[in-house]
Amino acid sequence: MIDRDPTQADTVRFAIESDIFNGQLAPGDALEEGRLATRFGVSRTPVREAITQLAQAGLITKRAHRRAVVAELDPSTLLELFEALSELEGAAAYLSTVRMSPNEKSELMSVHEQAAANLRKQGDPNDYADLGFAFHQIIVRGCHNKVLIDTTELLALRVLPYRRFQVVAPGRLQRNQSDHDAIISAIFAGDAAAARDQIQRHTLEQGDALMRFIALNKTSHADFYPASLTKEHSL
Amino acid sequence: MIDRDPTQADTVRFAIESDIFNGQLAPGDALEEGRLATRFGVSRTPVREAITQLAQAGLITKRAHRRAVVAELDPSTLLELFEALSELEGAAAYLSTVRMSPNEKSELMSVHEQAAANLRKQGDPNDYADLGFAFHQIIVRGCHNKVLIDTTELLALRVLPYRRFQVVAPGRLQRNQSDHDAIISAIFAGDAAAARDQIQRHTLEQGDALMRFIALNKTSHADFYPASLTKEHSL
DNA sequence: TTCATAGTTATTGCATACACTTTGTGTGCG
DNA sequence: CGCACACAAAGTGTATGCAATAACTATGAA
Repeated sequence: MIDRDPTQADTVRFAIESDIFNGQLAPGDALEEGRLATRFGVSRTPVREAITQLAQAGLITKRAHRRAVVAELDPSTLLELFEALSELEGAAAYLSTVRMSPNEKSELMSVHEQAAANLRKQGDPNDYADLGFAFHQIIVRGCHNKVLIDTTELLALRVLPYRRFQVVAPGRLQRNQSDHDAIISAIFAGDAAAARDQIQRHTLEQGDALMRFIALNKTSHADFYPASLTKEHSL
Repeated sequence: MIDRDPTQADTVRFAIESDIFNGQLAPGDALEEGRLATRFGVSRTPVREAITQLAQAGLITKRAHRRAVVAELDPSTLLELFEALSELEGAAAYLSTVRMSPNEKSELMSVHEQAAANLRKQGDPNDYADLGFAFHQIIVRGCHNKVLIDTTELLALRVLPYRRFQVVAPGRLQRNQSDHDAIISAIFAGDAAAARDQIQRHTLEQGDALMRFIALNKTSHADFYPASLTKEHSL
């Protein structure tokens, strides 16, 4: 679906995607075709196409004659998502251990060390989250299997609107970093099976932690997506 | 995307899907919106929507201003597809070994025995292929993780237009059946790790066999998709 | 008050129209 | 005879209009 001549539908789709990932559109928010059309200065047709694509990707929920809504993940679906994601990342890590180029490995190590430095200096947790995301991404892409990469990243995208909760959980960062330590050791030792097990367990625990956090703060996201962001900017 | 009130786009999408899986639309065939619209008695709008969805699912390739074509899988992509699929089916089998209900297990066994009977009696190979498909499907669905199931079945769907080649390969059926024997033994023994390894290796080999077969008969599918089917019925 | 309900408004699904891009064809030139 | 260019035909992307459906509002009953 990538093209050097992006159509208007593509433009709209990317814009909605970033809104979702930035949190300007929160899970449960309604996407109304007409308003989006006027907002982007196009007709409803390309907007509809963008929504159709996002719905197929699982980022948006859509039923006939009902307005489209940013996908809401109930706890059980979230659990399933992380379970599936852990298997996919595990498979990718297994393959990556063998297939990653020296450049990719050194880039992985670099990102990992940047994250360690951020942690030591008590840097911006958002930066640390970005580095963690990059860490996973490098491993996944290191498997050099486009189908597996795309499949994995699609699932990762679906939980992305919820991952913002993760950063603030206390003590998570150190735990995350030591998990990454174990993963990177396995990869550099060439122990593919260990790499698979480590990243799988790690991703499953990330999911668990996220779910616990959401369960504790089940105020329907209102605390994290203030009305000023969700309502005014969401059209 | 399932709905009790199917929209016209849904109807068209299902129709195109079956055409692809029946072989009436072969990989590489062009899908022209106008003709499809008149064929189904609707306007181009719902047809476009159906095509957009199928493109997002990977069954159709689409670039801006160029007509959509049924996805063609080059050998390397086919290999990647089977590699990813083998990991996903392996993960599902691992979970299914623990999670399948007694009913699901007995149904799995029933399908397996029907396949064995078909093989003994030299029954219709197409029936055998269907039973093999059901075998995999029962295992995948047995993991009770909707996300994982959907992800796995989507990849399985993408190779489906090519699986028809598989049946005719000589000696494949017996090999397939003994593979299934090993898989079902592991599942009934409760050995999840073995089930994962068995089905993963099995699926990888299926992919290899398919690729070898295609490589041997690389007459651009013409022998398998006669013009009478692809050209006349494809509009 | 809370809940249900009818009527109104708003929004979606689809059809149609049109501009722009691509594709197919033919004609002239080398 | 092959190739390039121009022209013609076809097809895609988008805008707009309309009917059908859902969402909203207000009104009345419990």
